[in-house]
Amino acid sequence: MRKGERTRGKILDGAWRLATELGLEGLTLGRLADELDLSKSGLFAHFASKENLQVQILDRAAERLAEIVIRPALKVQGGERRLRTLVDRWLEWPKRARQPGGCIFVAAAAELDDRPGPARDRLVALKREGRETLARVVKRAQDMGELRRDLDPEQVAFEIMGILLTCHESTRLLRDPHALERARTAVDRLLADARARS
Amino acid sequence: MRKGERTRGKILDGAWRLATELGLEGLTLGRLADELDLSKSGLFAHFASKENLQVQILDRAAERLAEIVIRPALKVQGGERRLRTLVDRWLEWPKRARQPGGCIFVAAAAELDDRPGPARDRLVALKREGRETLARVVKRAQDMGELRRDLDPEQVAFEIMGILLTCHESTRLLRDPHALERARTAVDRLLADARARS
DNA sequence: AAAAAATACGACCGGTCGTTCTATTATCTA
DNA sequence: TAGATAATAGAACGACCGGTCGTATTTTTT
Repeated sequence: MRKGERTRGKILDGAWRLATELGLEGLTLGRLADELDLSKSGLFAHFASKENLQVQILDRAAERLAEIVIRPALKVQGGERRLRTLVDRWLEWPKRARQPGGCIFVAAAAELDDRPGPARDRLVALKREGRETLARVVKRAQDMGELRRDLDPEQVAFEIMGILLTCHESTRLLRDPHALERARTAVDRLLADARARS
Repeated sequence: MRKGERTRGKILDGAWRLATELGLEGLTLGRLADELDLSKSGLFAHFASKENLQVQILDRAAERLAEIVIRPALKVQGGERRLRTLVDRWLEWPKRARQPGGCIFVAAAAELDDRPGPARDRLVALKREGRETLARVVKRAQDMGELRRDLDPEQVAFEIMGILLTCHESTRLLRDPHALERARTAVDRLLADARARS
């Protein structure tokens, strides 16, 4: 009862880390068990199936994203400042959450976009949530009169996601050391354009 | 000699298509052989290793991208018009090239960013090429006086890649029917901002 | 038409995959 | 502390993995 919860947590953390490197599908139970000094069957007993493990990994990562990125940003007062904080933290989140293989949601998106199933469904739901959060923060800045009223918040969220994605690819695949800088420049430009002329 | 080349081409086409759905790693020789009505060993004989097959798939896809996206755009006169054509074609390229699982370069980027090897190296080279092409077309529009001189072409290329990526994710994962529209809006805004004030 | 070369096949290798079952050990509760 | 329960290990499963090899068949060249 108690011990089980603890090891289950450790398994999820290890699985999450490994899944950022190998993907949700590339992650294998044997390898994970080795890495955690557990038997494959002992590990497996905590999850009904590998598919279920994948879903739980996504949930665990989403919880951490909320802790590290979303909630701290939502504490910031001010419309544009809150948005900036949100995006900044989101840009840094692969590092802050110590995901050695980069953001798991990026990896999972490419992996699952053609594989129907519970894992894909959960990922889609989480991604939608993320975009809605972004859009809501944009809308709030609008309502506070800091951003132009004629903007479509969802369009802005769409474009911000683009910056996050290209930054991730530049960092992880191209190993571009200036990716974060470029991303911030892009955000600057986007916000400058979105700012209400006073 | 002659026949070998033909079947090798058919294998690559099938492998490319399948790899867009399953990933370069998820693609298996057995499944591919079944799909092509070939024996696994007969298929394998055309490639020294699976790794080599992956590299050749990437090359084949890059050739098609050049055919379908790059070269037609480079025929267009005018600075901004050429850039627009390039981006428009790039946005549509997963469909035009009949990649049932979406752009293979997007899938491969997430899959290979943590797997050193020849496939990763080739992918990085091709991605760099793509960005350079984008940047070059931007620079040309600058030199023609159509876009602002103080723009960094590589920064613009970085941001355009972001639009391509978020569009891809919106289409393939979120099944958003308005993704292409949103992407075009984003490009509009980016170009409006980049245009030289006359 | 015969010889040479290229191509494809089928059987098989050692390994690993996710999963199941049973047995044993550790933990928690009364 | 005894008994119930939860947690883990170990062995085994059928399926499939990438890859090898010898052989049969087809294609090309002579």
